[in-house]
Amino acid sequence: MSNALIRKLDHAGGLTDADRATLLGACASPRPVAAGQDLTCEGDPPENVHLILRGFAYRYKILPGGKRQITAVFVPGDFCDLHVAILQRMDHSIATLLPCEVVYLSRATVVDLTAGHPRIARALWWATLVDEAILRAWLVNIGQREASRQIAHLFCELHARLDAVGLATRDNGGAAFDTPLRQTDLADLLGMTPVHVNRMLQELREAGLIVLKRRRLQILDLARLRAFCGFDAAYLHLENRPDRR
Amino acid sequence: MSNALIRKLDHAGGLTDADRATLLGACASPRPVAAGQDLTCEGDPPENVHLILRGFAYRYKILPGGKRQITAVFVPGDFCDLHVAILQRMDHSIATLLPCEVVYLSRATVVDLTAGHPRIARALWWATLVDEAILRAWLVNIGQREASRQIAHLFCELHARLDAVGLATRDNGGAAFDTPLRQTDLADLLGMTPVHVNRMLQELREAGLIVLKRRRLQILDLARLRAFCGFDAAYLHLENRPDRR
DNA sequence: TTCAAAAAATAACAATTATTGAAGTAATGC
DNA sequence: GCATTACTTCAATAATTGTTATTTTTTGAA
Repeated sequence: MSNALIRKLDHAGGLTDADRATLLGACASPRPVAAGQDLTCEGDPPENVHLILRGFAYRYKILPGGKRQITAVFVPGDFCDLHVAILQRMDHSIATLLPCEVVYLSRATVVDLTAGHPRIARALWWATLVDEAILRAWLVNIGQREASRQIAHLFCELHARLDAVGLATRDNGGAAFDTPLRQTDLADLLGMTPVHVNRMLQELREAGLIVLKRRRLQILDLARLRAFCGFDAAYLHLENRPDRR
Repeated sequence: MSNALIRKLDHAGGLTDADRATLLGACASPRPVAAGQDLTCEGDPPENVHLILRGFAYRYKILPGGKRQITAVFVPGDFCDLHVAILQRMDHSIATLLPCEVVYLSRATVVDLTAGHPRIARALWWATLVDEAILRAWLVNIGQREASRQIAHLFCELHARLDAVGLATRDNGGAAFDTPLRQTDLADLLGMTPVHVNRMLQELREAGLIVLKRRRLQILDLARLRAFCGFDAAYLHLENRPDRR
C-alpha cells in the first residue's frame, strides 16, 4: 500500500515499512474539498496542517490593488503549511484549484508524527527544505528568464514533481501530465498578463515543444524542453530514486 | 550582554536569560571574512552553518548564461543556511557583500542547541519560517509591483529587518541605515538592468522619498515610502517587540 | 443536448523596460 | 595620489510586455 505522500517522501530516503504504515494511518480520513475553496485565509491564526492527497491547490497573496501572486502550487503528496504552526497569523492564503482530497492534521498529530518517528521527522524536514528550494527556483525563474522560458521551466518542474508521485507519464523522450493551471493562473504565477501567457504558449507550440489542450500538457521532447529553459532538477533533491511499487 | 542574533530572536519571544547566555556562548568565536568571499558554493555538500554577526551577505544562483539572481540578503543576526544539513548538495551559493564577522557552527553544535534548549529550537524554527516568508514576499514583489515600487519595498524590508537588530535609526517620521547593495546588486536581486535601477532610484529621489548616497539610505518619510509600495511588515512576524536593552 | 458562462485565442496598438554605447563624475582601495 | 570601481546621465534603438477589444472554443450546468 502506498499513496502520494509516501511516494514523495520515499525520495527523501530512510523510511521503513513501519514508517510508511504510520504515514498511511495518518492519512486515513481525507476530506473532499471542491475546487476554488480556500483552505486557509490570510490573517487567520494557523490551525490544521493540510496535506493534499488528490487534486491540486495553491498558495497566493492578494495585493492591496487586487493583484494576485501565486507563490506555490501543491500537487498530491504536498503539505500546504507543515511549518506554520509557530507563527501567529497566516501571511497568505491557500486554495484548491481542482476538487481535492485533503487530510486535515492537527498540530498534535504532527507533533506525534515527528516526535515519535525520527525518520519521518527527517523526511518532513526534507520536504520543507525542498519547498523552500522551489521558491528560490521560482524567484530565479521570474527574475532572470524570458517569458517563454519561464513557462517552459514551470512545466518542467511540474512534470518532475508529478513524476515523483507517479502522476506523469514518460514515453520515449516525451512526457505528459494533467495540469490544473489555467492561463490566468500561469499569469498570476509568473507575473505576466494572461494575453502574454497565451502568446508565449503559442510560441512553445510553434517551436514544437509542447501540446497543451484541455488542461493536458504533452511535452514532445523532454530533453529539448529542459535545454530550452535551462532546467536542472537538482533543486528538487529527488536523488533517492525509490523503487516503483 | 547581547548581540544581533539575540536581538533578532527576541522578536520570536520566549527566550530566557539562560537561553540568551547559551546563544552568546555559541557565538563566542566569530571569524572575520573579507568582502566578496564565497561562504558556500553551489554543488558543495553542506558543512557548517553560517551565522552573520556583523556585515552583510547574500544568497545567489548563477544561470548557465551567466546571469545572477540574488535570492536572499543576510543582515547581522541571520543564519545563511540553518536548515540545509539534510540535503546532499547546495543548490545555490552564499557570499559576503562586505567584510563580515561570521560564526561557523558545526551541525553537532546546532543539534545541541536545539535538542537541549526547546525555546531556542522554537526561536530558530521561527527564524526559518520568517526567511521563507521573506522569500515569498520577494516573489510577490518581483511578480506584481512596478520597478520603482519594487525598490522601495526592498528598502522598507531592509529597514524593518535592520531596525529589528538595532542597525537602523528612526527619527520623527524618517529613517536611515547603511545598505551594502550596489545598483548592480539591486539589479540582480530584482531582475532589472543596472541602468533601469539607476533610473528608478532617480525617480524615488525626485519624489522626495529617499536620499541615497555613499551606501547610506535615508528614508525621508517612512510612512509615505511604505504607502508608496504597499509595504506591510506582517510577513516579517516581528510582533513580539522586545524591550531594547 | 442546449445554453450560458468562462476560458482561450487573436489582433492592433501602447507602454515599459532592456540594450548599447559613450562620456563624465564621484568614491574607494591601495 | 593613482588606479579602479561604482555611479550618473544621455540618447537611440530594440525587445518585451501590457492594454483593450473581439472572436472562437471550451466548459459546466440545466
